[in-house]
Amino acid sequence: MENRKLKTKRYTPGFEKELYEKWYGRGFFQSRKNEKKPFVIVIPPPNVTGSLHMGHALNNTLQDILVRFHHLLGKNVCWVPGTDHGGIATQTVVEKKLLAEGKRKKEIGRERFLEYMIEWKQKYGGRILDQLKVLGCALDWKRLRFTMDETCSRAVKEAFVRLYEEGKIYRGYRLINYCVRCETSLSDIEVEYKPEKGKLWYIKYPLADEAASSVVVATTRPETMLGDTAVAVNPKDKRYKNLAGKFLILPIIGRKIPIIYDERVEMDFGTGAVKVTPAHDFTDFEIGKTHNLESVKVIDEKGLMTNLAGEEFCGLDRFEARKKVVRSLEEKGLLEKVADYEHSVSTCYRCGQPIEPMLSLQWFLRMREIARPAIEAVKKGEIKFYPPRWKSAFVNFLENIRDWCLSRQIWWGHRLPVYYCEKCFGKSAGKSSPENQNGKIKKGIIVCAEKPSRCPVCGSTDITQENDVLDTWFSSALWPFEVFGWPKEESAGELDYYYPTSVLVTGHEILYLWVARMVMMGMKFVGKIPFADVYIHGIVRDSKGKKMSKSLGNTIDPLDIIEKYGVDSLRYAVAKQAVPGHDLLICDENFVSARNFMNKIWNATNVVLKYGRAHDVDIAEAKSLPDRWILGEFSLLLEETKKNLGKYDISAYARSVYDLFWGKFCDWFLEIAKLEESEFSRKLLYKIFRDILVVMHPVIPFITEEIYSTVRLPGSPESILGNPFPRLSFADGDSREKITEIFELVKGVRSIRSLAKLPASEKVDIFVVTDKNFRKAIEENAFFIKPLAKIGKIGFETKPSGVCSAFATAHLRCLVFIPDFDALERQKENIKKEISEISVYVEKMEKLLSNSKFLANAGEFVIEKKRKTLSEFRKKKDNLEKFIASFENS
RNA sequence: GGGCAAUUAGCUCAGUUGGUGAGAGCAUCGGCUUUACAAGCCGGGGGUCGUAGGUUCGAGUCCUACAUUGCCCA
Repeated sequence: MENRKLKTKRYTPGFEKELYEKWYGRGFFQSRKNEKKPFVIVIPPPNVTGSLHMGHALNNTLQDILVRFHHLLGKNVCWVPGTDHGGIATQTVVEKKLLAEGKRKKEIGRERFLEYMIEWKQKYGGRILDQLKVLGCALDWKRLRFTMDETCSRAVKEAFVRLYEEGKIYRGYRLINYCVRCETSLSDIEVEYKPEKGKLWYIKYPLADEAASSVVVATTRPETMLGDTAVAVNPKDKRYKNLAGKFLILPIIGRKIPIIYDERVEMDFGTGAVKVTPAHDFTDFEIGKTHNLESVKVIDEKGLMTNLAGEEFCGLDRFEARKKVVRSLEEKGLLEKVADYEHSVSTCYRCGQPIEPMLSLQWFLRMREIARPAIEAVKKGEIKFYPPRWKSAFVNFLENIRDWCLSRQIWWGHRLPVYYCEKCFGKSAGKSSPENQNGKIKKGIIVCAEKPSRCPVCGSTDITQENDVLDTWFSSALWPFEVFGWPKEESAGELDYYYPTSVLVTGHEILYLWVARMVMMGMKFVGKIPFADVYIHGIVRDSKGKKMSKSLGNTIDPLDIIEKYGVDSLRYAVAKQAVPGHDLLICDENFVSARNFMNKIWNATNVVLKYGRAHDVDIAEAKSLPDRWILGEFSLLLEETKKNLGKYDISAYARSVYDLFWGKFCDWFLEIAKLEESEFSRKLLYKIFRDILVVMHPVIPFITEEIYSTVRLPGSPESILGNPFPRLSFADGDSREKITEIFELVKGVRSIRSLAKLPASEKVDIFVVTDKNFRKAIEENAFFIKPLAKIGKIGFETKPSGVCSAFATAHLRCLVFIPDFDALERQKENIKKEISEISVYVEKMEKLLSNSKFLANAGEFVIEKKRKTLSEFRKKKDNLEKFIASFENS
């Protein structure tokens, strides 16, 4: 027996950091282009402001499982780490911090502010990366990227210039979504709709010619009436047929506005007559275009009323103005009624504040054409979704895609590579006028990667760069290829080798914001899809199914969990919950249960070590039933693991290793091993244990490595990661059937013992009636059957006298001699109950097998299987009946 | 308003192309200081598979409607 032991009696985490450093130091995570097939993942770059939350823990655990699994399979694995500059979110964080120090962004100026930002990023931007190391992520740190570093900036500029030169990017005066809190425009998919219990105000607009009569319009936003330039009704609406050509007087403002007819007006909204505010509503903007209406901007970028809203309201906050407008209308007797009204309000996905649709000069990317190849790729199945149901949503999004508002009025990000020649620009049009609506007027606009020294048209040096920065997602869209050096020519080799990547792992929240855009940009610039598979995992929720959020106070901090239970427990718990297509409901019990599993593995190690370590065994020599059985089970596990991880069913993988390790290896094989004396079996015990460690390694890398370092043989790979994924193909149905029956025998005896409340020390004798095959199997394996079931003698031929209870299986009948009459009675009842249950089933089965339609329609395999099951059930029933009969007779 | 998903034991979930006494873990109850493990071991109880129809020799699995919940889009 060996003296080798683990350092602690219990699973006691604390060894992780050292192991990570070892892996890193040995370069296990580093990938270089070679002849092998690569397996590539680019990390969804976390925001630099971020610190590890459960979502990250899940997302990165799943990726790490895949990465380590493919590493074991012998692929050239490359997992690229990085962080995202996270425009608005990051700027807000730093802005708040500065504000706490009494510094205002606008006062200190753009340059100084950016210095603060960079300083802040240097200081805290690496936090999340360190946390990924704690989590165990096998990332190739030499490839670390930041979306605003040199290579990424170059890619962003290149992409922007190319798109501009192709006419895909244009500047336009459009209605866009504007967040007055973040003080920037947003793209249409950065807007979230939230239901809100609001009001519907019914306002009278007097007719211009006949002040006594009026048209009543209903609105949820009375403050915008100050910018109305028409009232619209549906041409089919009979109620308003007689108003054609008439004008109304806009209350408060006194502007004369026309009544127009437009099919886009919903007749059943309010009174059927709606106010039209082209500058502050998307539908109204469209209607305004059709009818050549003026756009009157009454709310500015800070959410305050403009001078066009009238002196009385100018400078008021939009919600204050609402109150004042309503009061004013009331005073004038123009407010007909107010009703409760539930509607959805568009809000900013970053800060949750109501969005202000705003007429504004912005830069846009034409999407239709760019989306087309992406649609094709998905439809053809070149890109697969797991679970597949996301495919149709994805295609639907791309097919209805609208132009992308690229510019943001913030400072942190990639400043647009757009320059204005003040001289030329001045000639064409004023900056704030609605020039360039069709993207055709380019005078004075210079788009190039580096700032030009003089205007190529007039030679002026009076050149200024566009103030706006690009939407953060624009740079994220280039992520899968910019990390491999695009567009630099000398990187072509790497790009060719690593791109397309193998799989993208992410949650569905950013399917459109990010995934879709990567696909479009990848196809646009590299001409190939960026990844073959998109694995969409669930969202981490609390035990009641609520999304975790700081405001609800139901968050779980992964670092706390790591502290308390160890990082492997955290990883195992989330992996086990990661059922495809389901969100993850996580609570403390999940971690406790995972930790217990870690402890089980830890403790089992000591038993294995007790029986020594041995070099590989030749499985062809496996003779004993338990050996052949565990080989078969392990072989199945290997097959299942490959199958499950191949289809990103991480949960099934996690559960199957648990079942095998605990339910089969520990509960049976290890217990048998303790009683085993064959040298081959001892060697096999070690081999199977070591191989299971390898199979479990992807999900629980630290504990498996720690144990491996203790159990490994001299001359074997130093790290568990240096081992190949076990290869074994072993199937022996006969052993499986026999050992299953033997386990039934053990469990049957245990059950009767338990019912009879026998003390553990008291052995029972049993009498078994079975055929010679099973008898042989029982005799050969009595060395473990007896101790595991606390059996004294096993008789086969002469039935001993005495009181007995009994049970039966398909192949055997077993009498258990016990001193307790009550138990016997209980058992008799159980058996009678079981007989009647089986009878019902047997009858059903007999009926089925005599049903000609079944015999005609069902497959041969099914019929054969049924026949076999029926005969087994008949035998079992027969065995049980024989027992009852023998009991009644004795 | 349009679409998608889910609904199986108290909880979280498995359940292969329809093929049959309905599965696991956790929780619960009873027993056990069993020399790896009480973070454990052994045993037990617990389910008209959301509801109502339909297809089929056969439905947890397929179809239809409805209900509830969640999500996406508008």
